[in-house]
Amino acid sequence: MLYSKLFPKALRQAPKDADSANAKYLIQGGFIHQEMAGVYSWLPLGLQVLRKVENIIREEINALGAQELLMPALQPKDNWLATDRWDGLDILFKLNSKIGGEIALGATAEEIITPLAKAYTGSYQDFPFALYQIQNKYRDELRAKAGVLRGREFGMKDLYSFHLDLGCLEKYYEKIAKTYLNIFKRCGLKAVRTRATGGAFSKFSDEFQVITSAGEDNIYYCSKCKVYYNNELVRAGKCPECKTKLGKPERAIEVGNIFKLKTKFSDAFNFKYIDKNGKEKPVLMGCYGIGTTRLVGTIVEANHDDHGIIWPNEIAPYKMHLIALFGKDKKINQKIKSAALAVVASEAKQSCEVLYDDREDASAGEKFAVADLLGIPERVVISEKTLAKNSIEIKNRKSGKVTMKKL
RNA sequence: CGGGCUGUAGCGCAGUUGGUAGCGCGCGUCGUUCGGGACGACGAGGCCGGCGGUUCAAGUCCGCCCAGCCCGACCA
Repeated sequence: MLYSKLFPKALRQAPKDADSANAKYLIQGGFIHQEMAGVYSWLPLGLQVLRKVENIIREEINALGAQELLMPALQPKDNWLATDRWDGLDILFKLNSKIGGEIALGATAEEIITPLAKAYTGSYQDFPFALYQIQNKYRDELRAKAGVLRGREFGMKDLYSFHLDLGCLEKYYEKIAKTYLNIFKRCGLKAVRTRATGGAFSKFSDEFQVITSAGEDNIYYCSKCKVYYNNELVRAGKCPECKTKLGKPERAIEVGNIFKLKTKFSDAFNFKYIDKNGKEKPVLMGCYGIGTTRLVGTIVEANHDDHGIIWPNEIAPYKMHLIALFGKDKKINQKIKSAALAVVASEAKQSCEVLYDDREDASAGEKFAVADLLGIPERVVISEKTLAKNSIEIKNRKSGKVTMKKL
């Protein structure tokens, strides 16, 4: 990709309203553009990052045998009435249709997937199975905040599993928990499994929290149980299970949450299977979410410095940020240009994605500042200086380490 | 949803006792620069968030509304 053609260019100044690191750098770098409170466009650079996150999730979830589908954001009111969430879920967006009636804008997808799964299954032989999608969700939050960390329209991977018995559900639940930790690790994050309230479904649910000062949740570690607990469970500074006195809380961002729904939704939609003996039994469900857009924001919160973003390798929009520094000697400039194009070509052969800052009118300082802001892991400079040594200069964004490499 | 703050050029901001709008960056042209956001000259760019009111006259005063940000509450 030629930087001269990239839409849009990085902003020189960060927007004033952006005070969280993710909003500041993602907007300034031209990754996202705010349209209204909690609603963002994902610009080409940002979409590259988002797609990488999504694809890591796809790889990991597909490996568990779940199948991807795509459900609508427009959802029938009746389904939400069936679960008492039409009036019960305060953040639900409700739309009026010109042909009459009301429609829910999907805040989540249990109301679609449960009747959908029911429509195509019946025998115990169909189970267990799992379906997921990566789709935008809509929640009418009273207060969107912190850039992409809490939006009203946001990306989410939502996975639903269907089981014959509790043991099978619990086994799958643990498999997902393990996979989640792996997903976050690949995203360059250290996430910790954290016990949280289970809502109406079970005693606990599990959250995946990334400890960072930008977090809006407080979590506590119980050194006796070796478990993190969400603030909402902790009463009077004591571990909710073993009652050990807990230390200071840590700020964390919730990037995933998994629930054993059990029969909460299958009951609402009368979703049953026929067992070996021809008897009807309720299907047990689990649901498992990862906020994809929030994950991108969290990665920025956890990986930046005063100059900009430091993308983890697997997430970076490009692997290499190539900078050509031109001087006034036209012959040398020509050499620099062809050397740069040769690097782009040879990297392409190894399917290494390069962002090439080919601008001839931008100063060295400007190009360096943009490179730091965009946070691509490897910065490569070709200039008169490096060509004199028949080399290129490679600087690691994270470590700052500079090395020379022969052309 | 309660409390606070803010809306003026693409971005960041100034605008005095009311007199019809300015700066920096960015953008365009030309020239000089060329390893950490270079410099000069000229130039383009405005529904001063919206509606209503007061006034000879409103970016400025008054009222209502809308939007954005922050704190809190909320977050199956």
